Amino acid sequence: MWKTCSKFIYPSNFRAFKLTIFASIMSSQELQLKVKNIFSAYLEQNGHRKTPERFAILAEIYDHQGHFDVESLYLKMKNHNYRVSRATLYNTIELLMACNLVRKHQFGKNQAHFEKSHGFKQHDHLICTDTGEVIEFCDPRIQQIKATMEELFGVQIHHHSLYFYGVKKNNEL
Amino acid sequence: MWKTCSKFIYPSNFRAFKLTIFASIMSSQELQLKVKNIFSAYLEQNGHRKTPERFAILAEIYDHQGHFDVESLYLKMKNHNYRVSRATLYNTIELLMACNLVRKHQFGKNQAHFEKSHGFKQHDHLICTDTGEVIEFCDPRIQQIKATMEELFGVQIHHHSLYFYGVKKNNEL
DNA sequence: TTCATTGCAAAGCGTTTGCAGTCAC
DNA sequence: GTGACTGCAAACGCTTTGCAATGAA
Repeated sequence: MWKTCSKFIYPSNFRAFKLTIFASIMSSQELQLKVKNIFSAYLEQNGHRKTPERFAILAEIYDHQGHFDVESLYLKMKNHNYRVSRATLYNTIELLMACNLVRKHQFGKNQAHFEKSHGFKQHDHLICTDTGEVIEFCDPRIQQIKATMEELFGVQIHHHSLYFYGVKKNNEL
Repeated sequence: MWKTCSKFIYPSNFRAFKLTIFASIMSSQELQLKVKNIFSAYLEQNGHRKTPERFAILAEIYDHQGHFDVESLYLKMKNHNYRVSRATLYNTIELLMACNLVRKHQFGKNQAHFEKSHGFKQHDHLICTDTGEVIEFCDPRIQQIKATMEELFGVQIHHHSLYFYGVKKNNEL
């Protein structure tokens, strides 16, 4: 289910730990089917209609790699000869966020970015401010910080977002 | 210089550490003078003019507690009988961000939020999604994650943003 | 004097809304 | 058949831009 790329890290000020970068290795077809069923069940349970537009948008999103914004999704569907209005895109993305199939990001701009989120572990982002390149990573220590905050402030944290912004030092990246 | 509120934390899965929440105890007057000098030097070094509007905006921002958006700053200045245009506010905030006197946030909405950042340690945010309440905290472990990312990907990280979104469990908050 | 900066209003742009027509149920 | 959903276009709200007037250097 997961392709992992792991590396033992020995920071000077912290005990060694394994950093793992995750990627899904479910087949695209498997994933498409799975999320379709999840969405279908969600719509049913919440009394929403199962329109062809909604499933077409879901399929298009899960066909896409990486982040996207509404405009590019709109154009992509248009190019694939599937006509949907922007209004329906926003509406459907809203539903997809409600059932955790899509996640929203605001990378400091006014345009929202989205990414598919099922079958992909919660991860965070390192953004290169020179090139706009985005690296995804998953550091287990963030869960520890989260646990501490929950204990300390008596809250239940349902999600988080962590972004690092930086520049490449050489051409190592 | 710093008022700190510290607490030893013993999470089950992590060695004990001290969590500290910081607050500045510089007098408002001291701080106003200090940031004015910083801004003044920045403008001079970069060939920008020292207009009264720019200093009035800086003063207004540093007079304000917590986060603000452009519209509320505009209204606040209007109420204080200082006329500035929104265009000048945006322009000046841009300059203030360039010299690290103001920091920008996007709390998942399309409206940018800002906060003064000099004299205040880098901190992160816990946002209550019920009430919109914002708690600031400073967990040292985030610096360790940052250091790891820098090592691992050969980048120099100049800033980060971390938000936790959650709900209160009781009325403990 | 000169040209960066300002205020104002218009334009831009992503997103939301209103509404008549459509189609899932 | 009914009303939730869709497409379209207009409205919205935050931000940026164009431009004539202003004033810092």
